[in-house]
Amino acid sequence: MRLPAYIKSMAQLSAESESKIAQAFHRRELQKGELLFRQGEVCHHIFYIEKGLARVFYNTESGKDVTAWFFADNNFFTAHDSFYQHKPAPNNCELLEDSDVYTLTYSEMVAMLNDNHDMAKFAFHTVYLLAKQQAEFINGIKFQSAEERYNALMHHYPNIFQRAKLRHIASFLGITQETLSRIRGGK
Amino acid sequence: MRLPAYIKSMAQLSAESESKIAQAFHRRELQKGELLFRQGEVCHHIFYIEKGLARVFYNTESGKDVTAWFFADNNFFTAHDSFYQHKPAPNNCELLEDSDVYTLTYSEMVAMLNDNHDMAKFAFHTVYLLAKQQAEFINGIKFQSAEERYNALMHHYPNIFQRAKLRHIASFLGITQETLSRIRGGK
DNA sequence: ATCATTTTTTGATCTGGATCAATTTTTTCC
DNA sequence: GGAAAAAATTGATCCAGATCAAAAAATGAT
Repeated sequence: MRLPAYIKSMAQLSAESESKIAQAFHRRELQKGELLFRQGEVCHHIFYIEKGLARVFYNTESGKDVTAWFFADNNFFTAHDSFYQHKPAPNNCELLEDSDVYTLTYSEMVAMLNDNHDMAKFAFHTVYLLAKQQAEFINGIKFQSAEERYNALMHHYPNIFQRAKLRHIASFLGITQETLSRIRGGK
Repeated sequence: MRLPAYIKSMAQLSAESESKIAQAFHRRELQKGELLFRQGEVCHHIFYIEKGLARVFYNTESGKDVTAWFFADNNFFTAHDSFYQHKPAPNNCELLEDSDVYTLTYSEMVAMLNDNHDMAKFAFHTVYLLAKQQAEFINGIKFQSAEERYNALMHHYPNIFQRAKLRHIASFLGITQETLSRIRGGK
């Protein structure tokens, strides 16, 4: 696997560390519908999705399926708290497309963390990027109307409707699918 | 300064790194009302608030003051994207109480990052904890009623009303102060 | 192609919480 | 301790968006 350019430049990894990290990951070609981790089970891998789309979601008490987050091409992700603390994951993660995914287990990661300073930087940047995106989302969701949320999503992810179901997108935005359908159709 | 126990155990720092990091921070006793960073300006410090309370907030186009986050005793925080990327911060941060704060500049941090593997682990854990809390918040806010959000906040931060203004708490929850007042008073 | 299932759209109704406005309570500070 | 300012409460109205229901469109399987 090749590390994406954005991680290389942000984490400022040495060429050696870069190839060490890149080679540690295991490539898998996975089918649409497969689950990468499950609510209630410990997630043992960190994932890099080279091409494809994953959806993190949970079920509320009332049985509603809510999308917590999408991860598309060239992103690192995991159920962070589960992965690093060996606790049950609060969410499921399913693939919405056939995807090229690379995985690294926790024990492989720890081994590298301990012998390689750059690996810690790499780990830092994977969570850092997530924290940043989440902060933007939180700033965006409060007091914004359904239409404003829709516009914001279309702005920085214009082709999401070609890749995910309307209902998945609606619950990601925290609105009902009927409302999203009406907004998209221009009322 | 003493590093809090939770960071020591999570990041598994050596005793030497621990004291190096702890000693790099500069203690300041700051007054209620002081701004730690400002919207539009680069934030040059990472902060550890030992005792006290800070509020991160922004102003919407319509002039509304919205609380993005609170940081209380024994927490590390900064405007991450601004601090690490030298970009203007999207938010302000003010102290809501007289506080004991420790600061470290970016250049001090980078110097340590480069010569100390453990410092990278430390940086990792500061963002990791934030990402985790943000993820919980995001899972919590979608489709939850004003009252459910209030109950969740009271559950894991029962004394917040003794320390922050009602309107700050309301905008943090994404509801108006009138609604929060009515909920608190039991309708 | 055709039928069945899934997904999306459209319609009608209802409600939680926003908004606007005016008191009341609490805090601040000469 | 009393006036002024700030914060919180209470009341009345209104609307964005939820909910319930059903039709239409898209997707998939045989």
